[in-house]
Amino acid sequence: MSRKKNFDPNQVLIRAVELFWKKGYANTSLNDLVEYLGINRFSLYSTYGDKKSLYLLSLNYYIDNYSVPALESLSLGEPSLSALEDYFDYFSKLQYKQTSGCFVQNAILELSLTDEQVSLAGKRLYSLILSGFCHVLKSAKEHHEIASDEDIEKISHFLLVQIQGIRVLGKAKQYKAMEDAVSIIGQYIDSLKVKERS
Amino acid sequence: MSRKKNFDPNQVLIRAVELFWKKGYANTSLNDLVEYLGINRFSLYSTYGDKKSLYLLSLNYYIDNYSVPALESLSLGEPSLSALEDYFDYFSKLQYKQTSGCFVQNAILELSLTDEQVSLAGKRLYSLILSGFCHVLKSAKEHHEIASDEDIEKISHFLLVQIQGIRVLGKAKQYKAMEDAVSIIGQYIDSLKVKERS
DNA sequence: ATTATTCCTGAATGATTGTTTAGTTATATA
DNA sequence: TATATAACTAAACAATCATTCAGGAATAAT
Repeated sequence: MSRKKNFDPNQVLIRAVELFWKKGYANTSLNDLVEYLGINRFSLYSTYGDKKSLYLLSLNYYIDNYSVPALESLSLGEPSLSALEDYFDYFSKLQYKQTSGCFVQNAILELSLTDEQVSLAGKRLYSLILSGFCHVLKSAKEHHEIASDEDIEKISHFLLVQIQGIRVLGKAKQYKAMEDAVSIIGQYIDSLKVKERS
Repeated sequence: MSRKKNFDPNQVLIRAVELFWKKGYANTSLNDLVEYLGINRFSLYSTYGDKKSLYLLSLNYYIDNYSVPALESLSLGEPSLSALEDYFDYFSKLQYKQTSGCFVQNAILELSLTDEQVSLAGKRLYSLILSGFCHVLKSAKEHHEIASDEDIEKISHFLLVQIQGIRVLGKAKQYKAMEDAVSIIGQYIDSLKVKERS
């Protein structure tokens, strides 16, 4: 019936994620986008809407395709506490490669005061992360790896702060501080384990 | 010899801090600045240089006049561990009022990848914070409040991550998560104390 | 009072911003 | 093959961007 697009909207959206992630919203111009995405301005508007729409699409794509997969090992099956330690080790190593930090964190700091949609995306990611943490801790409690009176929600909140702090220091290239922190977080997680009777 | 300025450059700089802190660099236009500072465009340029110069002046003014005073109780005299707990309590409460988060953290996430001066300002603040933490821990060690084999630098790095994480969640209005984290940080600090013999 | 210096005002600069329009090209169906 | 539909291209839009200019006003020293 009609002409086909000469580009894959999904592939181009990934490029938009990369650019907004690296440069932020205000500092990414439409010229930047047109150049980096490799499509025409009009195609951009007709496919994704205006700049803010494309940004929000990118942000949510990031959550679904970058953040969520990293949480999988926490969310599936009946993980033990070591899954948590692995997750933090994974994250601290990730900071060396992902020099742009966390897209969602960048977005919250830049726009959450003025854009409700950004604020909502942030809340969505935090819920997903907390679910992952809670799932591990619940599983650990059921297997008597941690004490039955531990406050799972509270610990998860604490761990969420760790993730956010690590990503900030990663972006600031404070790698030593970051790794020292991860080491102590590991100690903390260990300290949750019930002592075996000898 | 010449005409006097009819504004106080220091007072106006404080206004610039407020605006850049709240809106970020890219999203603050010169029109915004002229309006909010209450001085003419030309006066702005002749007094502070261009937009980026004013931003950097604002950022460093913030460090010296907002961050440093908050660290005083950690840096003076021979503080005990309770000074650390007070500091974190103070910070968690601050998030309800300072809805713009930490100006330096905002700056790092927005500009550290492209602006060396911003990166340096970040490093300067982190050094100041770490000095404060180390000073408290060293004092606590000398008073045998904590064990002599505790790694003071490592603990300070861990605490720096806490501050960064708290400020992110504060800006995201995740107050419950933030306060739960502060509670566990308090437990952690307590756990450093050497047990009294009974 | 005169002069030299600096500041203030308001307009204008050219460049860049996000967005849209008009005209052309390609494709799927009839 | 003809037609309807939608995507393509390139140019243009008004608005806003950061920065600067020219001319008048105020101040301190002579």
